[in-house]
Amino acid sequence: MSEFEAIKPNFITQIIDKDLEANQHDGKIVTRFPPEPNGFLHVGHAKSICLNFGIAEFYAGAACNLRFDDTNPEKESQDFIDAIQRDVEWLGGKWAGPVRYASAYFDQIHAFALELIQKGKAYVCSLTAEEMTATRGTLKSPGTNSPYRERSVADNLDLFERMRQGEFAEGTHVLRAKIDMASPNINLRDPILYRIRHAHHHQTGEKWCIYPMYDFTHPISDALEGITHSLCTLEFEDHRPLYDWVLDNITIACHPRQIEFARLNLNFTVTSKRKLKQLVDQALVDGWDDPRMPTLAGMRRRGYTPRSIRNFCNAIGVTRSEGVVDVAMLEFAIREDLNERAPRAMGVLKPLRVVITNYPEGQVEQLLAPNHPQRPELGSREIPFSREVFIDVEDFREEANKHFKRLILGKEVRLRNGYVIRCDEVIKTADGAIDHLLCSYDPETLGKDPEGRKVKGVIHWVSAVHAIDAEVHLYDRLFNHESPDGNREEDFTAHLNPHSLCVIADAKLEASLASPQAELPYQFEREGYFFFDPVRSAGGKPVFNRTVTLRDTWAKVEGGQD
RNA sequence: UGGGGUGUAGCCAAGCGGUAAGGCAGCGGGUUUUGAUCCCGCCAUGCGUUGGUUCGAAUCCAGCCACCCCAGCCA
Repeated sequence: MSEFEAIKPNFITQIIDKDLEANQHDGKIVTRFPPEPNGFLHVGHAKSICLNFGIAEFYAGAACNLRFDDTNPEKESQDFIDAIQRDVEWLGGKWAGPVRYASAYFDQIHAFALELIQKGKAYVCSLTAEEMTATRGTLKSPGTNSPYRERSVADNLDLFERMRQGEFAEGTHVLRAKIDMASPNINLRDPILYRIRHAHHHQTGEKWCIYPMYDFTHPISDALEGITHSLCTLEFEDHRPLYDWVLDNITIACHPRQIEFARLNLNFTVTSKRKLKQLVDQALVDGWDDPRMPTLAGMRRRGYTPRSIRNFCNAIGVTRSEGVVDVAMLEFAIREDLNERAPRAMGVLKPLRVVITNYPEGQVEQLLAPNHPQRPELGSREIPFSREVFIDVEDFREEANKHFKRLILGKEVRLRNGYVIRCDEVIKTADGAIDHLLCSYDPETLGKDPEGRKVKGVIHWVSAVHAIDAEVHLYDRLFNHESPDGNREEDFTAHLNPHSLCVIADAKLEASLASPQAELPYQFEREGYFFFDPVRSAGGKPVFNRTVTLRDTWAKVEGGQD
């Protein structure tokens, strides 16, 4: 069964449709998702994954490769490779054949470098990094030729071989393409193809001490894999002439077409691997998979479903115009999915004890509660009702106007899936704080409305003796600024939301949640969607992460009145 | 007088010369034992701007404006 929903047509699928019509690739379409294993994948990558793997699933006979673009060993690691692979799989990406590595092509890439040298199209340059910057020119003025530009083929071959043998220190020599130092496109001013790095590589070990640059590696890797459409983000647009130059100047049959699309920007969010890494490294969050992080691992732990993320990606579309997507769209996607699939349960976050004075002491009744109001096929469960229950502090007021549809002193409210109760008395502590409530219930109201009066309020509750203790983590947006990294003058961490995590240590949940099914999202009625966190729950009380609140129009109304 | 891009509602986005889809958000109403869900309605005489071509322009042409990307031995 296909994991991906039919991809919404976009300018790239239009190009593919045309190519297919013109029989450009024998009816075969091959894309690839090429992450560098130097961090975790985030929502921005989800857009690319949905695009590339979505195309592979949508077109008959199409395929998508997963390839690690691992040409910078010092910043990469096997841990990241494992995490990325897990996340792609979780999102539903099914790659064709084995996992690929650009590093597996190092021999061939090296051979192509030799070919360029032999053709006089690449040379070893021995300028220092500073000199190279100085001779590159500026955005508005041309660069100047390197004094090493006219080295003989024999010298270049010799020098490049000695680079490979490890004879030189890092930074002393590089291999450069000989293109045009006066090109208005800076990427064409004799770009570096290979640099020396005496570093251990997570895949190739000590085999190499020269590593190819992205601009040289990528087109070759694509071509070797028979990629037809190489999709990347807009910032690589200026690199396309170089991508084409490489393939036009080496002996290789395949020439994939690079197409650029706009990357995802989300408000109140940071989607830059570098910045996410900073949050992790400075311990401003609890690792790459902190539920507040926009990483796929964090979102998974928070309770986001793969399907909701895919729906979100489909909703935002794929274009060349860069905008900022409202995070409300992401929240809509997860609510939409969870509303449909999450079993309902009751959990009281801020418990207030209620004694039902006319209910017999010691008596327990099992009330039947449907697991989903719109889906009877999900069944029902028994929830115990007894003389003492907990309701939420927020659901009681000594006095309130008619807009407050909850429990008020002297008034009635329905306990969800149970009886109607009336608050008769408020018992307070010596310092005036509410300690508990004395209420009475109407035994005639189970499953039916009371006679002669209307009770419009419904609140959730749990039986005091049967409730289980749990820890609940309420998450709010990580940043309290719409565009946390929008100002170059200030550090984005200045906009971190100090209340992004609120730990509730003493929540009371209905007994059925004592052994929650891992991976199963729940809706705590009237509160939101919650996801059991096995990592944090280990050994102690169960911990539930709030994925997202329910849509709350009351909060808006009430907030507006203050 | 560097090069490359992008401008359709608060946000995302269809539109491909024939008279502005859809979604999110918002607003109004209905159903409801979740202030949820669901349902109904409203929300661009207007497509960055100014001209031009045309019977007809968001779509074609020209100028202008705004914003984004590029000077890593990162990807």
